[in-house]
This record gives sequence, C-alpha cells and structure tokens, in this order.
Amino acid sequence: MPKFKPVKQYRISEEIVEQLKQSILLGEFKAGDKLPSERELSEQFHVSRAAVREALRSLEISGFITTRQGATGGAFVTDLTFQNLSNAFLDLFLANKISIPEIYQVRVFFEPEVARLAAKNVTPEYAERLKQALEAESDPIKSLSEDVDKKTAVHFILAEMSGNHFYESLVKSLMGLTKKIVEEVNPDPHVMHPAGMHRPIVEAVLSGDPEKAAKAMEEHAIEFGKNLIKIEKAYREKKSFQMS
Amino acid sequence: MPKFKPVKQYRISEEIVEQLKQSILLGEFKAGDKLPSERELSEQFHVSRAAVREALRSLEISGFITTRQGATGGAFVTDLTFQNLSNAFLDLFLANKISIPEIYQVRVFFEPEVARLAAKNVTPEYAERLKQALEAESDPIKSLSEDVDKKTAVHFILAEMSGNHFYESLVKSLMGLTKKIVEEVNPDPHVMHPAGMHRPIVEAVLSGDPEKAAKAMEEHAIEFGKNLIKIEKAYREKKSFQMS
DNA sequence: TTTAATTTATTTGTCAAGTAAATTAATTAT
DNA sequence: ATAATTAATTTACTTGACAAATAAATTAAA
Repeated sequence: MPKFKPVKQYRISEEIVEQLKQSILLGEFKAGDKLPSERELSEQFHVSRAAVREALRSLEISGFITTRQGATGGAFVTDLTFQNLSNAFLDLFLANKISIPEIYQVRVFFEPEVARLAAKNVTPEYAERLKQALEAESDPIKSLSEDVDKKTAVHFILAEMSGNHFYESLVKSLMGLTKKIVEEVNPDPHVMHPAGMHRPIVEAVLSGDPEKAAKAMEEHAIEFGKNLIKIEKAYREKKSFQMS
Repeated sequence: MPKFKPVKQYRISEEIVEQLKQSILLGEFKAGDKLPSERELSEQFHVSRAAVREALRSLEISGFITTRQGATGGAFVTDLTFQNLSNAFLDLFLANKISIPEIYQVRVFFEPEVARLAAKNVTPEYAERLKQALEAESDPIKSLSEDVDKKTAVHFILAEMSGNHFYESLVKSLMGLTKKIVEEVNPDPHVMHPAGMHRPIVEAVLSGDPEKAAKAMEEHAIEFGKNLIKIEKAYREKKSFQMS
C-alpha cells in the first residue's frame, strides 16, 4: 500500500513567513535592509494586510526583523543573534522545565572548556579587553543591572576568545538568564558576586595556561552557582511565605 | 541629574502577549486548556480581534499555544518543550551564524558527560529501552527520516538518563538540527551512520562504567562529526557547482 | 431503529476599507 | 535663519463582514 503523507493546510501568514524567511536567508534582504511596506507586501502576495502583519509578528518573534513606525519606518532585517536562544532558555526556566541547579551543572561543566580554549587564543587586544573588564568590576555600583553587566563582561570576552560561536551563544544566553534571575531576586551585589572574583581566571588565561584557566573557571562557576541557588531558594521561600 | 529611563511604547498585541504568557506561567491556564476564543479575548481586553490574533501568532511561535480551527477549535496551551531551542539553533545555523564544525566541537565535549551521567543512573527500565533502541537500529531501512529517528533514539534515552533537563534539551535540539542537515544532504544511511555504532556506548553504560561510557561516546561523536562535516561539505560544493 | 444526509453552531482564517498615531520631510511664516 | 505648520509615509489599530473547518444536533431515509 502506498504511504501518503497527510496534507497539512498552512495559513497564508505562514506561507508569507516562509517566503520572507527564505529570501532573508538567501541574502536577498540583508541585515539593515527594509522590507517592502505592509501595503506593498499585501499587493505582491495578493493577500490582506492583516495576513502580512501576522507574518511580520512571527518574523519579529523569531528575531529576523524589527519594525519601526513613521515615515522612514517599516520592517527592517536584523542580524540574527543569540537572543532567541536566550529567550527560549528563559521561557523553559520560567515554565519550570529546567531548574537553576540543572543549568549550573551544565555551566560548571562547559565554561571551564571555554576558558581553556580562550587561554589558547590570547591576543594583545583580548588581553587588553580582559584587563579593562576586570578593572571595571571594582567601579562603584550605580545600579544592579549595570553591576551585573560589568561582572558578566569577562565571561563574554572569554566566550568570544573560544573562537566557537556556539559556545559564545551558550555563554551569552546563560548569562542573560542569570541576569534575569539576579534582577528578580535583587540580592546584595557584594554578597552575590564580590569584585575581583574573576581575577584568578583572567590571570590564568593571560598566562596562557589552559588547565589553570579551566580550573579557575570551574571553581568560580561552582562558587557562584552555589551562591545563586542558595539566594534564589531563600527568595522563593520568602515569596511563598508572603503569599500565604 | 536624575537618570530617567526612556519610555518604551508597547504595542497592544505585546501587552496581550505578556498578560496571556504570565497567566499561563502562573498556571491559570494549564497545558491542554483552551484560551477564550478570539472574540471573547477581544472583548475582555477591549481590543480588536486583529490585535488578539497578532498576539496569538507570537505566542504560537514562542511555543506556548497551538491553534485549531472549527467548532471545538481555539487556542490551546501546550506543554513547553525544547522545540523553540531547537528552532533557534536551526535559524542560527541557516543564517550561517554557527557552523557544523562549531556545533560538533561542542557536542564532542559535552555528550560524553551525558553518557557519564547516564552510566551512573542505570535502571532496569532504562536498560531495556537502550537495548531495544539498539536492536531497532538494525531494522531494514524504510525511509531516511525513520532511520535517522532510530539512530537518534539511543542519544535521547541517554539524555533522559542524565537526569538533567538542560542536557536533555541540548541533546534533543542538536539531534534535531543534525536530522535537518542529514535530510537536506540525503546521504547513504549506511555510510553516514552504520548500524551498531552505538553498541560500545550502550554496553559501557549498561555495565555502569561512567568513564568507559564517556570515552565510547567521545569516539562516536568524533567519528560521526567528521563524517557529517565531510559529507555536508561535498554536498555544498556540488550544489554551488550546479548553480554556477 | 439505525444509518445517512442535512442543518446549525462555533471558531479560526481572511479580507476590505477605513482611522489613529508616529515620524520625517517639506513648506510656510516669523 | 528659525520656528511653526503642513504634508506624506508608514505602522498600529478598529470595525464589520464573509469563508472555511469542524463537530454536534437534527432530520430524512432505509
């Protein structure tokens, strides 16, 4: 008996999404380019503006375009970043599909490898950036958000130094998720992550010692992870106490 | 000087997305539940159906709901899965933001750890599932897609056995991406991934030897990765030759 | 009394045609 | 030259309709 596949009926907006996405991926629209206006698109596709707009919302959520209102506005192609990955992780976390301990088990395992790779790839430029990022960690704290960004910088630079965009995306996503959690919990920054915690990592990387760098990163990740788990747990208990 | 934050104007559809998302995350709508119909939502929010529909498209892309037409249709809350993560990886790959070698560098590093964890968590049920999955790999090949699924099964089970949903999501996403690539390249399945390749891994896991399991997985990942990179490169060159 | 065909109700999918609001460019008045 | 006004473009949003899918209820037929 011949095996037929079920015929799936697609929405018009989905068809539009596919065509625009392909066009973007093929480079027919490059980052920064403006797509035709909604009215033009609806004429070209022979569909209503509503269908076009639903398609644009989908492309926006997927990170392919951003839209601006006004005379010079429209839908602009964006350079795809790790942002969606980050959003996906965040949603999984918020939906209780992955826990902080699980995230940190993974991070403790792979970020030492990132540091190891970074230590094998030190250039004067990277060295300078690492030093400056380390310096900036001791700046007076103006806001929690800014402080978190500064404490995150070293991790970002090391991730770039790994030379692997996948590791880079993972690190940036996880740091983004961590930032969200930290900002929600709103702890004392000095307790959560004292300045200078990254010094041993940076020193090991700069000395070009991969194993030492990996070890330093592992210790840091373990310590910070323990800290975060503890503080977040206390926060959650306090919150559920307030609600009862 | 006081530091004011720029006031961001949000779209109505974004506001709706936020409210519905929060409601779902708070468990006010559980997986399987039906959201109110578009007309009801537009009345409750005091907005037009078009705005509601744009919001629903966003929630759909984010993996929170699926929609069905008809009398018993509507927007149904779904159990959030790794699917979005997988889509995010796929888009990054299609947009040439991460390459196959980069993906495989990461996979070669972390999947041995998954095997290591699995070997520490063997139960009779898991053992049975692993054996059956290994058996099924030798079934006559009916279609490439089905064959890939069978060769993927062992990896999925080991990922579950790791007891870490993050690892599980990563493995499933990467296998999903690999499947897409394999189906595009459409190689000879026997060459791409001969049956029995997973036997050493499964045997090591079942014997409860974490280090042996990790080693076996590493060797497998390296071999398969090399294979995939080679075959995909040949495919890409052939394709660009055809186009010129 | 089943069974088949038809009708009805509900819900999403789509369209058309508009108004509102944001934003920039062009024009006019000062 | 500067400021104020007007015009033009584009997205944001609304309203009100009809089409299509789907399941339940009803009716007709065997």
